[in-house]
Amino acid sequence: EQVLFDYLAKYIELDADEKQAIIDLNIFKQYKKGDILLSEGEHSDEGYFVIKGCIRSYFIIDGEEKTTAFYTEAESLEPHCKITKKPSAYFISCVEDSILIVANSGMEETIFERFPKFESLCRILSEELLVKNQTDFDSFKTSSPELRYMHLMENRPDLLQRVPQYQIASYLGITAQSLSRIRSRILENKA
Amino acid sequence: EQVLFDYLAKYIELDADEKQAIIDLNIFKQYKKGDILLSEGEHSDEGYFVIKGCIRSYFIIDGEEKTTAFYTEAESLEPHCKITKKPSAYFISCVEDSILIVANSGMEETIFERFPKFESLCRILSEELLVKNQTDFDSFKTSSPELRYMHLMENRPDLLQRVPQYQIASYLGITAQSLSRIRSRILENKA
DNA sequence: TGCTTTTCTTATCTTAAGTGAACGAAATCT
DNA sequence: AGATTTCGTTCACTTAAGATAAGAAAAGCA
Repeated sequence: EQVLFDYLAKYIELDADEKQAIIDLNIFKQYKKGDILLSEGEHSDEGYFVIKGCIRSYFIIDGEEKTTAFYTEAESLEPHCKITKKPSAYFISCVEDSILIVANSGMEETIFERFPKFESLCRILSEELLVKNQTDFDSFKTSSPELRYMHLMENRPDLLQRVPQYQIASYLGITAQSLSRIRSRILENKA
Repeated sequence: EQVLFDYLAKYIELDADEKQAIIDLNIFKQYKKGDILLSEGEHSDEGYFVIKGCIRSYFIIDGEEKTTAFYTEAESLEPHCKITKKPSAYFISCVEDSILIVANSGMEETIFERFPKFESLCRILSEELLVKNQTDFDSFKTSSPELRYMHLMENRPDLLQRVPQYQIASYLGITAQSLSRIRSRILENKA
């Protein structure tokens, strides 16, 4: 799909040869809402890039789902177990029907060897992701649950439409009941 | 210093030539406790690697310091403004007298060009840092303040000795008073 | 369409965090 | 050493989040 190349075009220029190499390698896969891509305890060396749809990572702690991240169009998820080679501590599943690119480490190395500039690209992407993640973490730490929710309304309003609220709640580090109260509090204050 | 090469040795092998190139480039700098390395609003393209000591990043929000991260021996800090080229949103200062390596983007590029494997190293380091940061974030989100403090006692007990408690408190996303209560609660329950 | 499951809200009660203030202890300065 | 600033604890009070339970609303399924 074009989504991938549009995304990459922001960082590097690809010639037809390089594009073809990616197309030859990558597998576009379709999943249904609720499909589980990775379970706790599993090993995997697959990474995901979302072409269309939404996936999330979550823990199950004391029998409760704790959602920690959402990934939507043109975002990528490298499971920790792919980097650390240890069993996964969490689950990954589809929030919606989704089309993903699924790539494993072997494919990456092939690409890195043939086109070294991909490694450079990956370093830059990785650094940017790190900055984004740290910024999000900083903001989380320095905000109350209510502010975190308002921040989410401003920055990722689409998520509030696409994702069940109990998943948003744990993403904000609170219970579903608390989020419901926060929402009604905000509505009151508007009126 | 040896700290740097010991650290790098975990990832790649360096020959004498490469080590010399680093020594020629890098500047070991000494700072005093309380010295400010970067202020909010400033531009900077310097990154820091801690040889000895401890530095922290913090925001000032409504006149209050909010510490978001600590960096001790063999940890490195790439300020966001170095990546994004925007003015810094936060401060960086020394918690203790410290010896740091201070490197700017120009030095990195020189090294990357001469020794491509450094770029590969940086990609790997960056990915590992990303995993670590995400893991910490996940743990933060899914824990109560009290659990977060106990987690810190287990994982970075040195910080509790080296760093004032009011800085630890905001690092845990709570007030100094709350942390004080948590500490006395834990002491009670032990007895 | 009617039934079932999932999701969201509301209510009550308990617990803990935020706020503002005061005080003592510790560290720093000269 | 004495003065001063910084840091940690405690207290009283307010506010909001967690827990548990129950019910309404919405979504999915037969």
